[in-house]
Amino acid sequence: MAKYEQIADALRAGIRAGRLLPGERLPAEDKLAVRYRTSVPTLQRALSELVAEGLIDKRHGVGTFVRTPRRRIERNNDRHQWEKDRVRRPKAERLRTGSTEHDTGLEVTDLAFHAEYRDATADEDLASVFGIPVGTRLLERIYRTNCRAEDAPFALVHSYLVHDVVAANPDLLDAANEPWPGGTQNQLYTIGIELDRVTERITARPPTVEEADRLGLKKGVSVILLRKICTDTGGRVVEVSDVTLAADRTELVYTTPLKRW
Amino acid sequence: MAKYEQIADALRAGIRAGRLLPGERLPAEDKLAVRYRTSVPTLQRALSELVAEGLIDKRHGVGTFVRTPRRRIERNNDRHQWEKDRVRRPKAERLRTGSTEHDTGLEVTDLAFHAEYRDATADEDLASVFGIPVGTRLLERIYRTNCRAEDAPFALVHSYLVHDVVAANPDLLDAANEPWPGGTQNQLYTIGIELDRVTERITARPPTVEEADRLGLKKGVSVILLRKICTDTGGRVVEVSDVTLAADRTELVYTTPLKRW
DNA sequence: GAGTGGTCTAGACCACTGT
DNA sequence: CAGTGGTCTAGACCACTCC
Repeated sequence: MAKYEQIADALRAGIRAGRLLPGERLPAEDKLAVRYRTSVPTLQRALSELVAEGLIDKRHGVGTFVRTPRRRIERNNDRHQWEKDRVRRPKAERLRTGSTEHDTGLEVTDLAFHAEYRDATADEDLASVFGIPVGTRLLERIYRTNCRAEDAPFALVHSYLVHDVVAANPDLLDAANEPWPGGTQNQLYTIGIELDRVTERITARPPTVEEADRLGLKKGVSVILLRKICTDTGGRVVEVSDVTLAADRTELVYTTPLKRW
Repeated sequence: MAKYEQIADALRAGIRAGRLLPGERLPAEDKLAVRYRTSVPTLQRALSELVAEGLIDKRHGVGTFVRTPRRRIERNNDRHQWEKDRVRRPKAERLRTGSTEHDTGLEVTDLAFHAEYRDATADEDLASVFGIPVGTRLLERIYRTNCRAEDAPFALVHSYLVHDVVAANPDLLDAANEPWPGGTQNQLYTIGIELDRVTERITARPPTVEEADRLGLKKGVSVILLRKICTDTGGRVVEVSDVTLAADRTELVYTTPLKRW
């Protein structure tokens, strides 16, 4: 086995066994290099393995630390029914909370919100999900949700609607109306659409550089990709959202009820 | 910006723009080092960034290649109802398929299966999920599911049952009875347990070395961690499963039906 | 054996952080 | 300013794959 792997193993074992505690600082690289009788670049290679695994963080000019696990925010699938129930409530009530607060238990005032609307056209992928021709005009909405206490958003959302469908209510075409009290389901309600079901497709991978940047991800953190597909009571796909989530801050929860015997 | 980052950016841009196609081989490292007027270690550093992002694969003695995306297997949450419906079917029918086939569209004969039973005790985590005292005796069952055509399993499963509950049917304590026709829900049925709902908690992270090893993961592939919690009609948690999935081969699909207005 | 990536060195110099 | 990590070099030698 390579020397850098042996060193990585030794340090990893120390972390797992609790000999190195979360938040604890490791000795400086040159000290570790001496201890393990190797050169600094080789020792750095060992550390970079642990960084990629998400076990340690390096802070330039400061030191290397055992990573502290982050608190995860739950995103529960009962949010969809909750959102639907809320759609026909009085506006004052809808104003009070959004579904992010429902999920996170945070207050409205803890959250910052940003929305941007764009004209787009359906590529092959979106066209097949919506069941529309490639090139169909879409409304693309880009959201970010921030926790005010934190620097980085915990979700990046690209939501797509068929432009000609939502144009029935011009208010829906204007980003200035965001955040819309009651969310997307309420927006759809204003044009007579009722949702029948929400399908979510989930996968994960390492972040791209852009994602790492925008979500403020350290090395060794994955992203969860969630595609949410909303189907109305007529069986038509009315909204598709691509959500990028920081995996170290998110836990998705799905409850599947079963019919009784 | 660091030189290795510039080189990584240039190569990444080439891959994204399709100038470098999936499966295509990159020039040798020494050639690339010359092209980018840098040393081999620096060029390697650039490549290692792309490896960590899952964009390229290095094959020792062969070359460096643009990674080809893998086909993902869907794991749909209707599997739970499907499994429940099957529980009370005749054994001959239950024998024919398992839920993995239901998900993947593969035949029984394409799948290899391994199960191992162990005695275990509830740690704090499991105890709180089951709602039992720490130290309670559990039956731990370890499964792997392989596609015969492939070398590596696509799922590692650790399933936990309360020992004294399942001991009512001694057949359930013996790994030799695996694979059990009709799966866990049928096993529970033999001791009078009917499931009411299945809750799944999902997150993701880079694999540990052991996980990468057992799932045959290349660098730059994440794992999805899924904890499945089965609750019976009495509101008691009867099974907890921790599933580790290769994120490049898996897509989880959840459909949440909504009540009509 | 030719060509590829894998590992390692010893040292230089830079950039950042906190005192 | 001292101490930390970040980058880069030029080259050596090893290990693997394929012809």
